[in-house]
Amino acid sequence: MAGRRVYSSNSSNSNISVLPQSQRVEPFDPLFLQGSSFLPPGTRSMLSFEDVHRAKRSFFRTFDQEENGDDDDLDEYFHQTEKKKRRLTVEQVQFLEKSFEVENKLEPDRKIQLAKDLGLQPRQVAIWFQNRRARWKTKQLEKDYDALQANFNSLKAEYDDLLEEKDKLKQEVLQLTDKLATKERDEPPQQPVDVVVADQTGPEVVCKQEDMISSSKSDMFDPDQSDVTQEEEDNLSNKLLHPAASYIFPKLEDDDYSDPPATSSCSFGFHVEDHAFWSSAY
DNA sequence: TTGTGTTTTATTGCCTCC
DNA sequence: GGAGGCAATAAAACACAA
Repeated sequence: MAGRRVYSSNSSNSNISVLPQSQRVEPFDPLFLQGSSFLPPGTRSMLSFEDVHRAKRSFFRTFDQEENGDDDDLDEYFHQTEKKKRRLTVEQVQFLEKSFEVENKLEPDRKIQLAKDLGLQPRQVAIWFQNRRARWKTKQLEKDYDALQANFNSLKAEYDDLLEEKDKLKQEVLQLTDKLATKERDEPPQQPVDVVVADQTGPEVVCKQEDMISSSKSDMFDPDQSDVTQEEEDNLSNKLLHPAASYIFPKLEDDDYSDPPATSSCSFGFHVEDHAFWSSAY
């Protein structure tokens, strides 16, 4: 991007305040009265029909109704004119900027007053405000975009942290499950032990371990009649002895989160709300 | 000096509102 | 139907590097 342009305060079209009213260039003078020559030296040698047409339309839109003069005079003007853009002076722009800060819309009275104060055509003032509003809108959009971007980045960071935490917890659960399984295998309980599961807010839930086992095992496990090997039996026992692990984290391995079995005879300390949370969270 | 990118001023066409 | 607003665009003015 090129550096920001600096207006020249002594530019040729500086016709406000700096000069007394009598010496100021009339708004249309630079446009239409460039000396007596038809086309000043160093300018375009030809004006297309479209140029004239456009300039004419512009001219009519420029003047307020009461400012419009004789059409023949206008034609004369336009046969002698050249379209030339005039930059506003620093003073004019500052004045307009201040006015814009006060109110970015332009009522007719204000437009006329500003035009008078600045030695511009009302139409020029209107155009300046229009363009200024467009610039303001663009800047505003950029600001909004930046704000949204920042918001997104923050949420993304938060999300990433949660993912990381989830992975850690997942690993922890797997380790604990493994440890428990090993322990159970090495030291099988002499007598059935009640497993007490409780959380901080709800009543404790007591599950007989035999219940936990029997519900899954009863219809398939008969030591006398079984033809499964010892190894298979151990694996089966490990799985069946700790249904909690697979219930609480149903399918963590494949990240396919589903509801825990609501109909289980043992809820493992989860309240109804917990189930609801579970369902909604995934 | 010239080519190029940016900014500003102005035009055009369409839309809305009164 | 005219005035005024806006989006898109043209074109002049300008800055700056090569």
